[in-house]
Amino acid sequence: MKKEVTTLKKIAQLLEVSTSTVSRALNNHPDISEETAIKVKKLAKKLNYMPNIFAKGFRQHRTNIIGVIVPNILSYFTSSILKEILLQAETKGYRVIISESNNDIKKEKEMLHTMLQFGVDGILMSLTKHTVDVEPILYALNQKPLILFDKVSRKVPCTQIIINGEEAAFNAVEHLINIGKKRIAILKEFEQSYNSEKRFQGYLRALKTNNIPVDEKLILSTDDISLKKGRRLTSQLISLKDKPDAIFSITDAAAIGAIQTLKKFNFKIPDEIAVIGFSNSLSSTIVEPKLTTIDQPGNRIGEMAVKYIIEEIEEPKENSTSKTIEIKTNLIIRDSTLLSI
Amino acid sequence: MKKEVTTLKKIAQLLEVSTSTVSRALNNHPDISEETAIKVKKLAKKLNYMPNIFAKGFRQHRTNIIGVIVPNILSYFTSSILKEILLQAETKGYRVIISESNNDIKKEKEMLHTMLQFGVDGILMSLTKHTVDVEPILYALNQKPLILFDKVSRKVPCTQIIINGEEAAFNAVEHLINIGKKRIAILKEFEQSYNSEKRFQGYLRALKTNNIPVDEKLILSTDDISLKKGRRLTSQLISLKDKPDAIFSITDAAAIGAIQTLKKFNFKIPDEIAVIGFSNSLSSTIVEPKLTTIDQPGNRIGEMAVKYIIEEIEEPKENSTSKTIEIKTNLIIRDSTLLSI
DNA sequence: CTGAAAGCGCTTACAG
DNA sequence: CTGAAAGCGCTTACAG
Repeated sequence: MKKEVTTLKKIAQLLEVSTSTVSRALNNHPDISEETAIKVKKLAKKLNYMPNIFAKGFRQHRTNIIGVIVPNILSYFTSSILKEILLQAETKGYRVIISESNNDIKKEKEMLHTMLQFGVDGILMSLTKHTVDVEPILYALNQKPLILFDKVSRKVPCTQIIINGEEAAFNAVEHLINIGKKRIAILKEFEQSYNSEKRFQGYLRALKTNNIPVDEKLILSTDDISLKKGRRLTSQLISLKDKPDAIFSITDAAAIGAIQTLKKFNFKIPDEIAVIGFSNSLSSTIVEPKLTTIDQPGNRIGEMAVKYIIEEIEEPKENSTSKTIEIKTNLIIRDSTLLSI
Repeated sequence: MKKEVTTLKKIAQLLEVSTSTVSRALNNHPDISEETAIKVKKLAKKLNYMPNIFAKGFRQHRTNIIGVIVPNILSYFTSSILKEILLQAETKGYRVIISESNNDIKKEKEMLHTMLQFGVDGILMSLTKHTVDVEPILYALNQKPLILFDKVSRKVPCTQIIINGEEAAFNAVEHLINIGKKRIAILKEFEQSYNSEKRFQGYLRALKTNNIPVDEKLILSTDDISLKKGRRLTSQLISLKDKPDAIFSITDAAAIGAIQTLKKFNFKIPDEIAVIGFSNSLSSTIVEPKLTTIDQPGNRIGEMAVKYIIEEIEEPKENSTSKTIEIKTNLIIRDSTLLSI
């Protein structure tokens, strides 16, 4: 079945030169005479020569593989980041190995280990929402370039690519205030989720800036901010004596759940209760009313992640300069906050 | 930065045995005395030994990497297949390299080439919708085990994992007939898309079986069956003198577009016009009315793809036994075909 | 400008 | 049961 494979040695024999010469010719080494170089390249092409990447990687201690670990590949936002990672890595001559931790910290740790064992040149990683022990990550960082994106942790001293979550939330909540809303609820995550916390900070700052008192009863947390939880938390909110007049959810999914529940109980959206989500998912334009939300450019995140990891791979610095790159988001105003008047 | 790495040689020196012995001990070779084996393993563990996979792969002509090429990673269905591929491959000790062809046949060909060059052990592949020239695929198949899934081609003599598209479409259309529909339109793809064609066959068979005449005006094709096209084609349909009383779309996206247009022009769904989609996407439960659709179990496809590719990798057969595995789908009936009476 | 030789870390046929 | 040695395909410091 397998076809005879062309090696440097074979080319060398046919041309009656040494393998060193062939190797150098193919790698554009300056010492080689143009004549030889052309001759070698021609034959290599004719024989459909493909370097054995494993021999090469093994020899050079480089694999040209970037490892990526994400919590959940099914998320549209994650897919859009991965799409760009694949594209950028490919154009720069890197291959990408993807692993999914499924929000399981044990799996996350194992994957980190196999990535290292596998000899990837660098690692891009988005943490599970339960990751608190960063020891395994520090260990990996000690061996290879490593960058965190989207779901990050301050406890890891490495380059981090994130969105401007605090500011985005601030803008979203201020938008609600601008359309006259005063009792703004927030649906957020329960755990020490970095992203959730950032967005919550933005929420608090927007209220403060506009002299709106914080009402604890309007701050709801859950450990899994899904569509179903959005429904459930919204049921809680509308059974309050003092109902909210707006809901800011830190995910689109929960925001859509909120809309479903509000409609079920015949609340007018946005006149009685406005809703804002986060991430501009596909479904945000399909739900009715269309959801106002924050667009997070996954492609920019992917692009930056690849750019910086390759930089760190190709120019390793002694004193790790760990920067934080903030990607700008965009508030997209749709019917769920567009007053009909 | 990089930590000192443990090699076989180092373990051998510390234990004053040969590297051969260490290698054999670690690989559970039967010849090694239990005493030695234990001693070696203990030290290896203590030193956190990780075999250099590249040396190993290089030596054994095996990489334990499966290459996957998909047209578009952003599709939820594709992601769900990938999710399972990652999971299954990992549990069986394989790593996965993913590439995205972006429905570009030139890129698809390049990717196939780099996968081979990279030395993957096997390739899983879902074709672009423009792939007609299968030469590059035949070439790859000649070198490595290769399996097609979801978007396949009969022209490639290899194992193929598909859903029962013809039957699924047949059931969907028959369901429409059962609720009393007689003028059933189909939105399908223009090009020689294998999946589209299968579903169209199912549509035709259902009509025929139920003695419903085929009306060419109800058969609409497009080269990109998206939400927008769903809207546009539906506008066409409702401007017919003889309007349809049901629409079967071969994608959920176009079905949702259809619903949006029907609602805009105040058609009652499903009473006046019923709608069925295909693939049970996330949005199919968010659109109103909720969309009747066909659930394609992406996980089953992923599972089978990994199972068979590993089989072919580990037990290469001379005469390639190319089977076709059909995964059963499921019609999910929701409001878009549930008559209110 | 070119070649001979060493070596990357591992496995394995051969010998004992 | 263990070891010495060869070799996987490539690159590169060294020599000329």
